[in-house]
Amino acid sequence: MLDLKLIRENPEKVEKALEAKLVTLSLDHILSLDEARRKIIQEVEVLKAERNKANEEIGALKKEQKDASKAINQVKDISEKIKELDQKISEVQNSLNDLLLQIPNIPHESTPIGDPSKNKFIRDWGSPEAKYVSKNLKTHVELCESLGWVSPTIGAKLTGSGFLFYKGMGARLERALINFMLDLHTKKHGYEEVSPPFLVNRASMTGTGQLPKLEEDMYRLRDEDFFLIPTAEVPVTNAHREEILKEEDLAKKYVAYTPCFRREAGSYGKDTKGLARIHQFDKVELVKMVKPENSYDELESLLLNAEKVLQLLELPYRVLQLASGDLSFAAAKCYDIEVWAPGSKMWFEVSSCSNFEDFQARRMNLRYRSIQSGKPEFVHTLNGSGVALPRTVIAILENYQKEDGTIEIPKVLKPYMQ
RNA sequence: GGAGGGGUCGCAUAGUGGUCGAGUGCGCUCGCUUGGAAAGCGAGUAGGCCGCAAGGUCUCGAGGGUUCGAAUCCCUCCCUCUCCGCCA
Repeated sequence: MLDLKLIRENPEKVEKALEAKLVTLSLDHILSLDEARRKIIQEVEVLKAERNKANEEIGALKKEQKDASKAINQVKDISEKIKELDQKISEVQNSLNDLLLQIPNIPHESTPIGDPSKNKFIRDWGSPEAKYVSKNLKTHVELCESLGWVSPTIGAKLTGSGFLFYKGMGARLERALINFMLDLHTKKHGYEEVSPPFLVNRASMTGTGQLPKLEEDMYRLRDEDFFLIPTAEVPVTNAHREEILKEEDLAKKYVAYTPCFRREAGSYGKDTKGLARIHQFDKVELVKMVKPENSYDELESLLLNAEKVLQLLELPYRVLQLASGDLSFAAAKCYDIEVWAPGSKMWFEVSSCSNFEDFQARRMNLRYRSIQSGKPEFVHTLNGSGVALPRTVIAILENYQKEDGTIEIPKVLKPYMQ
């Protein structure tokens, strides 16, 4: 959620920033609602002050056992009017909130302006050559089939298309990757491991920004207003919703493994084969809550933490900074990490590392008490995959395939596969 | 799922229609005291909104209602505890 004060004071600036995010909307309605709200508040508060004073007098009269009926009658009218105005305020406030919740975050100044073609190359790592074969490289789809590690057919039978059934070494590899990543981030990078619910309520989904705009992308339960998490970002960031953290407890750094559930509505026909785009996948997620002045440094270190996973797996990757038009709803700045798959000859996004600044914190009223000012301030929240599993598996299969069609297990995973 | 008890200022509690945004204890902060500390004494110790400010206003789980007036009465929901049932 954007700061209403910012919108009030710099509407043109905000509109322009949103334009960069390829969102066109007018702030006029918001501004007029805001103005109306403040006007009514001022009006009603005068009346409330009057009423409070009158009530005090009535209380005093009653105590002295005197007749207060005259004063009571007088104050009745005021109360009536207050009720009316209060109702109006809550109507205006609700519309205002609804609108504010639908405005995306504004991009950081370093963000390239434009559509995804303007995404900026930051760096790459590793060699694009497969490690053990130089020709006739197979795609992960072919490899999955010949190896029998993953069965989309069984997944489809059990649930529907886009759900996978991992078998044998495939299932083993999944578990090994999860444990490897959790160990790396907890032991080497200083994150605290957490294990959240995979179902969350509407408030949580609103807090991180999935709702109200992206409801059709989420799986929702029929009998309760719960949603399957699309990412661990939702439960982990919301863990401190409505709290005032101590400054000395920042930065909070959490790592969580969860499955992620995405309807991928609107993406039919894209990457329908294999592991690239599925409705349920495993992911290890990094989440940080930090002081505003540190948040961009924390984003860089978060990115490095995620990159480290691919380096240790010896998988070639590149880092892009997303252009304004490619930024997600809540992000102010975002790096994507894409891993190279030499069989498919494609880059696959395995991590998005974002700084949301105070956008999510505002929505979930997540603050910290500043030692200097003694006042509560909004924290900055960040997250990034560290990393998403299925596409990492794609890269492992394609980079580590051997002539005989088997897969060499990356060194760093071997202890986890025994 | 059934029956009952609760949700008050960091924690523990008091408060059953008017001076209660709210007492007390603990904790914490500052000061006095001390060689230093403990004890003791004194002061302070939520957040939101409106306002240039002075100040005003709102919040006792959430939302609604009754009333001139609600922490206190009524309704709905959420959470929690105990017992019963079911169960990994």
